[in-house]
Amino acid sequence: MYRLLAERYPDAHCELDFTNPFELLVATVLSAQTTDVRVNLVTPELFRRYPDARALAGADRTDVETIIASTGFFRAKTESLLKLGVALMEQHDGEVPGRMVDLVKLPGVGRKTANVVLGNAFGVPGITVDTHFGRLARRFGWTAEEDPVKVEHAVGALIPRKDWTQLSHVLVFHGRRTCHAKKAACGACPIARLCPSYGVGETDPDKAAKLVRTAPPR
DNA sequence: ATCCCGAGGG
DNA sequence: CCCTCTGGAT
Repeated sequence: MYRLLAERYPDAHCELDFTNPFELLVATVLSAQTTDVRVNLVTPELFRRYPDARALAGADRTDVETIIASTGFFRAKTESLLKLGVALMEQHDGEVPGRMVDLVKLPGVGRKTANVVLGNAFGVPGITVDTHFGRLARRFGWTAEEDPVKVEHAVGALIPRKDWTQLSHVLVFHGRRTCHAKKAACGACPIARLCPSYGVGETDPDKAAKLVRTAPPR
């Protein structure tokens, strides 16, 4: 299944173009519930003013809010970023840690954000159940929303470890271009013939989950 | 109207 | 499990 998806979206990649762990981490925190295009619009100014954890820890709240306003959730994100700067200084001497256990302890950083940083800044293969992944899982009758980590591991076992980071990008592209939240473009879907939801004619993942009872992947 | 590569809190 | 936080594109 992964091969079919990967062939369909050969240009899948991380659209947050940062190799610097600090910048990638901050940009990823900002990317929640927005498009990466919008994040890329505010990051130049943000990093000019706050190039590292130390600067971010001492940042002016209102300035940060103004800069990132267009990415949405700006108060919550600003709060996270200021705390993030402080936590990085206190816990890691201003450096971004390269391990999941450390990353998820940081304020505003969950498994999703941590995996983006691990995969694209540290070269550590990561696989995470994000909204696209969860949606895809529901279409197959899997229980992503009940136990995301279990599904994460189960699907991870199907994919060569070296491809995990790329897999997450492929899934995002698939979700954005084809497997939409409410009405999926099943006619253009490369894995439609494998999808139980397509079989029962349901393009809404939540309705599909009720109609479809498939064993989780192993 | 609906959605966006989410996280924290109740 | 639920809710909230937010703006912009389609």
